[in-house]
Amino acid sequence: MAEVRVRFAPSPTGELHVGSARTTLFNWLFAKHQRGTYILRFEDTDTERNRPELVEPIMESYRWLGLLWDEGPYFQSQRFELYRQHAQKLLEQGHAYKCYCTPEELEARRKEAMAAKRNPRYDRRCRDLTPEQEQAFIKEGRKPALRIKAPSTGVTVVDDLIRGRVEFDSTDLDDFIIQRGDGRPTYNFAVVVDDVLMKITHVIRADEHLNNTPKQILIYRALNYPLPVFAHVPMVLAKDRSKLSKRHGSTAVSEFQDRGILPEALVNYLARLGWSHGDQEIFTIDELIQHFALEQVHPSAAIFDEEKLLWLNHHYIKSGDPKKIGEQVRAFLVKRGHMSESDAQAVPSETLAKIVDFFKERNRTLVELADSASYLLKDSISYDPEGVKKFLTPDKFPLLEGLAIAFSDVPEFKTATLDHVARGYLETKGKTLKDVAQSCRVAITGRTTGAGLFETMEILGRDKVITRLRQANTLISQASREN
RNA sequence: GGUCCCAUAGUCUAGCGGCCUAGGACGACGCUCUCUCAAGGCGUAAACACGGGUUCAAAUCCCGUUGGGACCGCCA
Repeated sequence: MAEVRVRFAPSPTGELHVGSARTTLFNWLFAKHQRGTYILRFEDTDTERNRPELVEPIMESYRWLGLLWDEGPYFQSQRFELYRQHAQKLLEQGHAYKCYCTPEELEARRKEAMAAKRNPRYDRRCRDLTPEQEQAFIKEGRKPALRIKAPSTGVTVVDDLIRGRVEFDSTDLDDFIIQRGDGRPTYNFAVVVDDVLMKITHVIRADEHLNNTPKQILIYRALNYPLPVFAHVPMVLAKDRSKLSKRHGSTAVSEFQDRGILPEALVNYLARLGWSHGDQEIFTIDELIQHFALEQVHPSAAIFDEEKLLWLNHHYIKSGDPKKIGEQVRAFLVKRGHMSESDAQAVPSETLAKIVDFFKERNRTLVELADSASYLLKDSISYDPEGVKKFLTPDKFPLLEGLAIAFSDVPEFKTATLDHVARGYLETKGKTLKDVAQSCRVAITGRTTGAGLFETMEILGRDKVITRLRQANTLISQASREN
């Protein structure tokens, strides 16, 4: 069997949309599963999009996700000569013809047709021009575009791996343009020429292209090339079932990266969106490669569910290597404004790993982890005003002070010891841990939520704990003076 | 207006004619554990869009209706 070759062909927009990322993932998994080749190609025939700053972020997101390409990236903007040659061939063989209508004229006719609720199709008026008519147009200085001759009878069948057999009535096909007046190819033409030249065996792309497929098949036929296998994957929609766009929140892969999502979580989530393997939810990359099959892709559109993504992210934070995750937290310490670049670099990896291990049960993203880490690492902390108001009340003053004293001479500052000493002290006052735990927590962390109190103390260390317990007392007296 | 695609709980899905009084997961809710918040454990609610066929038998096959979506550019 011939080698499987697939490609993904994004338009350079400056960012990688999660929908594109998923389609790419399906291509990539299919290629890996088949031990084939995955090719990256940028569709930038539109010169507006032919800019490096629009391309690089996309490749960066691919690298982050681990979706590396085996070949490319190719740029259509560098292949215009190839398309011109093929268009010329079609012209010579009578599969295409010159059209002298101007874009303005066409636009006017299209609008008119739409207004009259007629089909906005090209009327083929240039298909059989006499030499005299053509000469007249040339004299006017019109630059001809090239149109393909579409058949007026029969059906075009798309055999789709996900949709099954889809029929299109050929009478609906337009004599669409394959080469613009300035010699640049149009999308549908460049795609086919490239797919042919790059020996693409399976075209796996978004659903929105299904309607383009009969047009492309027309070009394959005119060029006399065999068809690839087509597979149109369903779209990813927003909560309101419309196309997932900016107004729905995060859409770019880089935004998820910035929000502290792990690449393995996003990959796992995207893979499971529209595809399934029995009841399995968690997949390693190797498992995805092993089990992925286009036949198992669910044909209906799927809604992007952030909650489930977060759940998966949490899973990978809990089950991952704390040291590796800790290293990723380091960058967020700076991004979140908790510390300077150099201070963040100075934190030992062991400390970060310990912190990750400590908070992984309750933090779902790297951002949350970084925020948690900040109050353990920094000397000064900020206090949650609600927590202060509720728990740092004057009646707690003697207890916190008493604990500070009790803690100052424990032999070793360890969880079990602290627990024992604290409970012992509270008993002498006729109190329980419950009476003071939350006040203590606000005093030493500034927050009302967090990990185990004594574990937190152990990590903070004697100095910070005692200092903060006493600082809390000044907070209390300030508050009572204000009242 | 035309063409095409899609249709199981709020969401992702299993199901490919009998195993379905429809399974799993996220989310929601409740209980439990507990120094808080989580995590964990246990449990509850929640779906085959509708109408016709085909068949001994339909979530599963066919047709229609409704609803959603995509495309109809000298954009990609």
